[in-house]
Amino acid sequence: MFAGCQVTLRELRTEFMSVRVRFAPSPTGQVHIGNIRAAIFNWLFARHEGGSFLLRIEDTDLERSTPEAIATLLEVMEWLGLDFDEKPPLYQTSQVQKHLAAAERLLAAGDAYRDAKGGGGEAVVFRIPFAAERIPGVSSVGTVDVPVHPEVPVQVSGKGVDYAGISKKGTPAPGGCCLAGCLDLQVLDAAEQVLFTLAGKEDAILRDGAEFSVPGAAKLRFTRRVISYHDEVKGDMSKPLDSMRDVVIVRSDGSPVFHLANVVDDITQGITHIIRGDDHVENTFRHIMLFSCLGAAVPTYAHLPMIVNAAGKPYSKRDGDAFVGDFRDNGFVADALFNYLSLLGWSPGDDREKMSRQELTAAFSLSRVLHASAQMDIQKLTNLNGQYIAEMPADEFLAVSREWLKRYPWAAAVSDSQLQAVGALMQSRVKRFADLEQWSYFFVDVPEYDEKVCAKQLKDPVVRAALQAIPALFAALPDFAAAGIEGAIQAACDQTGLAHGKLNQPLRAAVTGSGVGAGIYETVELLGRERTLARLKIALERY
RNA sequence: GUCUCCAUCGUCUAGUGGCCUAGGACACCGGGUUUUCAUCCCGGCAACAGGGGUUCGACUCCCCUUGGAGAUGCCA
Repeated sequence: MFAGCQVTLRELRTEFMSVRVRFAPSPTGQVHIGNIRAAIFNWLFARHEGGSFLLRIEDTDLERSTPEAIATLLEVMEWLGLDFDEKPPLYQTSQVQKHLAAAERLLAAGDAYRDAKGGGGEAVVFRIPFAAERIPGVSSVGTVDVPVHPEVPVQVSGKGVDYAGISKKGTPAPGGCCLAGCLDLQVLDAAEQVLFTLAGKEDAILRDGAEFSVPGAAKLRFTRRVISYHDEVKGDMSKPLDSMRDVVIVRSDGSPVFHLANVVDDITQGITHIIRGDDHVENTFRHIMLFSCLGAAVPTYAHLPMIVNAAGKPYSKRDGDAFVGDFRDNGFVADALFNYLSLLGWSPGDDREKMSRQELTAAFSLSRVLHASAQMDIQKLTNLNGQYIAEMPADEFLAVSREWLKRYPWAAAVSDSQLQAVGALMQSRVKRFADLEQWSYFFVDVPEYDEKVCAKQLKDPVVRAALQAIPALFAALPDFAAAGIEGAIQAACDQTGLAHGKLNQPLRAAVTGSGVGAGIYETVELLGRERTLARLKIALERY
């Protein structure tokens, strides 16, 4: 009677359990653009689903995980508006006992073993389960033959099967897999004679540590099993077990390895969806097994494509300009960066690009995330940033500007009214707040003169004559306002036979030192009569 | 080497077999508005990596090639 009512575990989960996602950075002092994009997608997904966005600080690298580094991380997240639920965040170092207990449990269940292969003491190694069928997603796909190089003996032990494959040149190429990868292994020679059969020897190998060395083999024959899962962005993914090896989960110094810590913490935090970078896809197969062996439900995975630099390579720690803090320090607006980053590897499906957080949240879906890596385009970001700045209410723009100007000594004494006047003239011209550096000519006594611009604009003798006429004309102005200033400048042109407007750029060069800026009449008004005349004098002497 | 992915203008992307003469955005190049610059408006340049299939029909599906990335750690 319930036919047609079947639901998968995943559907059940999305149906009845609220979504819980996490951002799990290791605090290294600087937050990488690729990392924060992962955080943004997690945040967007959680907010879209009405679920929880958790923060876990993977601070197990004691050398790099300083309090300052953690503070930087928190600060950057706050700046971008990535508010997380369930404070305080989970610090991974506080979970070590839990990680170790999990390793003990795996050991007790026979899903892990100790191995002294490296230096020091014994490490704990997770064994890809022999009875892999108990892991969701594992299936057999048929018998395969793997050629091996006859000069190198095939080694079979509890740690797996080691053999040499055959390279294109015919030389031995190192190969090997976990024991579970080739459950019913047979080792054959060139004449198809069976040299070794794994069946029946499992106990001896696993329990008693028996090891076998089979020389003269030509091929391995076994039933291939693959582990598959559905990735919310990449689709169906699978990997043969015989391409996997057992994985170290506790180092010989007793510290838990990433794979263990990560999975245990995800279980602890009740994570339902793991949304992370592409570079973790391979780990996923192993993590799924860990979840299962630890008796936990496997979460839903979604792997995001990477953000790459102009050379097409993933940003490395050396790409200094890819840190979130650097974007802030260059005058990018948090909302603009957030907006831009959300559009890297994702789009709403229509032509919208400038989107508010509400719009992004409403439109976000993992199924629209792209599969290919994306290259960051600073020019497009800058353009978007300019749009955000242009649309800022004037008082907000002034508040941010005021804050930004603190870094320039020449802006120390700027009054609110001055700032307001300059802001009104300049807001539409600002792409990044770093551009405010060019506002200095409004406030200093003598501007920095652009040699080329000034030399060019102040060369013509007629122009110079007209500029010489300006002081007297300005002096005659009853009030020093844009309209009157314009009239005076035109009068200077008339006196010297210059067409109206031809004096504007030379005057700009002389009083601002620059070739670009807001309207010159308004600029001169702002500068005031005295400063304008003083600069005019200096410029004419200098050029 | 092996494994896992990926591939549309320079860049970000739309495109789920006929709406594609492939759309939008940034950048770039023209033109207009403006006293310069910016804004704004109009226009232009520019892409389905290559080769095979499947199909009446392929950017879309399949295969191969090429190119790229990641993984293959007692890093995370």
